[in-house]
Amino acid sequence: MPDFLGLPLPCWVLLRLAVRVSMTRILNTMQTASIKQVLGGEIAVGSEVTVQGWVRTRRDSKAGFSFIHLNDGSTFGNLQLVADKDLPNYDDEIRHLTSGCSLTCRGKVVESKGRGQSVEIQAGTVEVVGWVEDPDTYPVQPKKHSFEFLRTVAHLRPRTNTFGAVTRVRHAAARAIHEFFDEQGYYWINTPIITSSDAEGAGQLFRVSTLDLMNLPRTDEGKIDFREDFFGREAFLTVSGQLNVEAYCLAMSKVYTFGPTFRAENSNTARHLAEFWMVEPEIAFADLNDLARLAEDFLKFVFTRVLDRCSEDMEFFAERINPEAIERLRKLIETDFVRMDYREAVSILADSGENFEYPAEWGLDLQTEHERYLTEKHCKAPVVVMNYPDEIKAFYMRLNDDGKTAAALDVLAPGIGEIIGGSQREERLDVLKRRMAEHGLDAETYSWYVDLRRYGTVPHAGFGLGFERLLNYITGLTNIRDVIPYPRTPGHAPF
RNA sequence: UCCCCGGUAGCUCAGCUGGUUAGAGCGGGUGACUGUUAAUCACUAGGUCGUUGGUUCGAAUCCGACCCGGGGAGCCA
Repeated sequence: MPDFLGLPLPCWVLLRLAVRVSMTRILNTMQTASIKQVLGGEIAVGSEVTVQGWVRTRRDSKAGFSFIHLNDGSTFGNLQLVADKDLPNYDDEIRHLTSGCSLTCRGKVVESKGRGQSVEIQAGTVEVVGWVEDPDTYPVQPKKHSFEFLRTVAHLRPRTNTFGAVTRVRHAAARAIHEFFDEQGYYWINTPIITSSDAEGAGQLFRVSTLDLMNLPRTDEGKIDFREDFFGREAFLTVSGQLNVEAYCLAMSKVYTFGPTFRAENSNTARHLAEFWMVEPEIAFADLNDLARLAEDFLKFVFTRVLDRCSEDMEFFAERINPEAIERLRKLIETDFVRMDYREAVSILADSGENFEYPAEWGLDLQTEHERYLTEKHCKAPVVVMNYPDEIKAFYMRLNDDGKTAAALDVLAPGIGEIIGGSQREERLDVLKRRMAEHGLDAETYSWYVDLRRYGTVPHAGFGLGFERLLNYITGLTNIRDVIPYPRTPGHAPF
């Protein structure tokens, strides 16, 4: 028996237990279920449930009932509600439901008398939560829409089959990425969005400033005085978390970043966004071969999980978007990646007898047509091209002993080309300093980065993967603007 | 940024060698019919033909400029 004078704690425990029990009972009587649960057979036939969602289609039968297909985003399929004409709001409301209306339906789970679904809901009550103001102009109609049009209604496109599926696959892929790294002992490092350094020494940056553009403070020489700015210096949105994550790598050993990245490049293509998400793992005590293995394991893990958890969505992509969508992922999972040196790749291309538009020769980067030949014709497998000419690679990539190549790699996938780019990092203080000088980088800005080579440096390596490009590969959608909720491109940032 | 293509009903498009009142399918409304499944059938409403100048008796149609969108290239993730 609890002693209410001396020991109040057991009383609290009992009270909280009692509350929890009663809450559970309330929830059980309400039985609000997701459509995924109902269609997945989690709700027993014969039991009462409440479902909520948005109408996809309505069909009436003069025999005295209407069929309503409802979707709540929880799964690809729609749940069929059967609404009888005896319902009090049948004539006034139910027969006027159109695509996009939101509703709450309480009813009984029954085995379907029709074909096409195993279970359906015999509606007991149908409460219209939100009408569509003007059904005539509601943009998301039950018909085929162009992706181009749907981009203009980005706030409504998640109500379509395609974008619902993209949303679930995007989530599943993100989750798989975190799982992969977590299971292997990596730490997720939240590198800064605002930065004062340009990670590549190239690329256009978005400026971050609170200065009054109409009245800029000036130095004596007439230049803009950034000492007056919010951070007391110039600041930008990050173009990569790599440099920052390297520091954590040289303490935590295995780390990764996964977050938004910004590029102000004026490139308007199906593969570029001004704001996109990037995955960047970094491993210590590792070389380029370790990195190649990581990239291969990583891709195979993520694809396996997505196929496993989003089978219905993937079947939809295979049916409507790209017939190869599932098969090419399966094939990639089963196939060993081919590794070859850049030098070897160039000679294969030179001897191929193919009539390439651009030449393949030492010192030039591989073109899309070259990448496709290597993966689709020559190797018929994903290819990791390694050790590129030093001149075409960034300052932080490790100079190989030959003095001519950098320890960089690209993972090329059949059907899309480059999907991952990475390198072993230059860990030698003197070499790094020399290369920074050659690239004209400000030693002071990067002094902290150089410090990492001064204090307990180790060989380390990492790669970058554009998350949306990965999603394009998974879904078969060819435009990067269709795999991110609100795409930002030059001249375009609505919503 | 460069090259190519496009902008006609809420959406997808036809019409474009200039010539009465600009069409179809889907979607919306009304009705018929059916345990229906992107149902079917009938009727019906709905358009400043991207904007703007020009050529012409006459422009959705031809020409110029501009705006917007798409594809490709470069760059990259």
